[in-house]
Amino acid sequence: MPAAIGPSSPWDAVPDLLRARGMRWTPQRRTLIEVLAGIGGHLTGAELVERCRAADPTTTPSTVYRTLDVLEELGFIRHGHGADGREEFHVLPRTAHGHLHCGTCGSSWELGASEVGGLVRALRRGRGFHVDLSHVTIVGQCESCASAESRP
Amino acid sequence: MPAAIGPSSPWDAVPDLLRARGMRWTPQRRTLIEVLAGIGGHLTGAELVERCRAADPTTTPSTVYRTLDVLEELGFIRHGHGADGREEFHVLPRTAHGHLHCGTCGSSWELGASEVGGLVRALRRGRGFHVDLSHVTIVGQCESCASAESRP
DNA sequence: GTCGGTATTGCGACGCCTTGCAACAACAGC
DNA sequence: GCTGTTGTTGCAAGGCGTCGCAATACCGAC
Ligand SMILES: [Mn+2]
Ligand SMILES: [Mn+2]
Ligand SMILES: [Zn+2]
Ligand SMILES: [Zn+2]
Repeated sequence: MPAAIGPSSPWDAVPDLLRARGMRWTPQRRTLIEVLAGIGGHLTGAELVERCRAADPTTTPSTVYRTLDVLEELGFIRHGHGADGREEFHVLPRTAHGHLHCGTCGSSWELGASEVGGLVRALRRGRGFHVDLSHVTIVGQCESCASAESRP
Repeated sequence: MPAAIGPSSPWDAVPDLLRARGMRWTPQRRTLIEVLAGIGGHLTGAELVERCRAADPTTTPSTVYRTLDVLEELGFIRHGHGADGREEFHVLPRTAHGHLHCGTCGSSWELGASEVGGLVRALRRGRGFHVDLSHVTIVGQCESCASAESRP
């Protein structure tokens, strides 16, 4: 009788992907991946460290950040920076996107390829520059903050 | 005989601008402004702290960063963030511009309003969002790094 | 010129992230 | 199963900023 097959997840491939590159599958990496698999969306590095520490109190920040680097190289996550420069990680992004961030109220929105496509193509054609869309964060003022300011 | 009139500089207005807002003109602010007046272009916060310390060894980082905030509110400088999230200051920008940064070789270029204008207008019309152009840093790969990678 | 209110400074502590290094432990090979 | 190689970890230290707080000093008023 064959073992039951659980629901498959993209994360299941990580151990073999690592070993195929001569890297190793360690308990610390397993902890981070379990954390990442249990959430979605955007988190800061500090939040990820915190969640790993909840799962395993012996977690060390440097190990988490180094593993995040590895997972980004493998394409499982991407990072950008908030308005203050802090790292924000996007887990398993369906499609590349940047971020729009209101410096006044702190809200943020995803910036689709359709909105930035013109700029991306212009930079590619005009300068040969390849934009890393997921690293793009546009900071400014959102509609409600701008109108609140002009009509005090 | 009237006193000789030296070459006038935009920085000359700072003391009175501060006092008009109920703020104060201090030796520490004078030091930073002399540093800023002596250079141009883009510098990181740490570089500015370093230059202030060279001019006055008693310089404290927190005071420099707080004064940079004040000068940015007055419009004398603007800041963005490098690929690693560190602050970069632009002194007396002639015209608002963003930055293009190659994550591979570290080079960077100015991004003119003409190149980003389409995106800025689209975000304004579509979302009511007001982009802070000088805070924009687009990271990616420059032409020479991209071709070096595709033709190894 | 002195005085007082209050903006500013310097300090210490903290938060986020990176790096060098010695000790450890995956895992390939036998 | 061992064993050796070498990728990883944990630690300590450092760099970049930020913040709260008590002491300082700017500057407007008299
Ligand atoms: Mn910023
Ligand atoms: Mn980055
Ligand atoms: Zn807002
Ligand atoms: Zn390059």
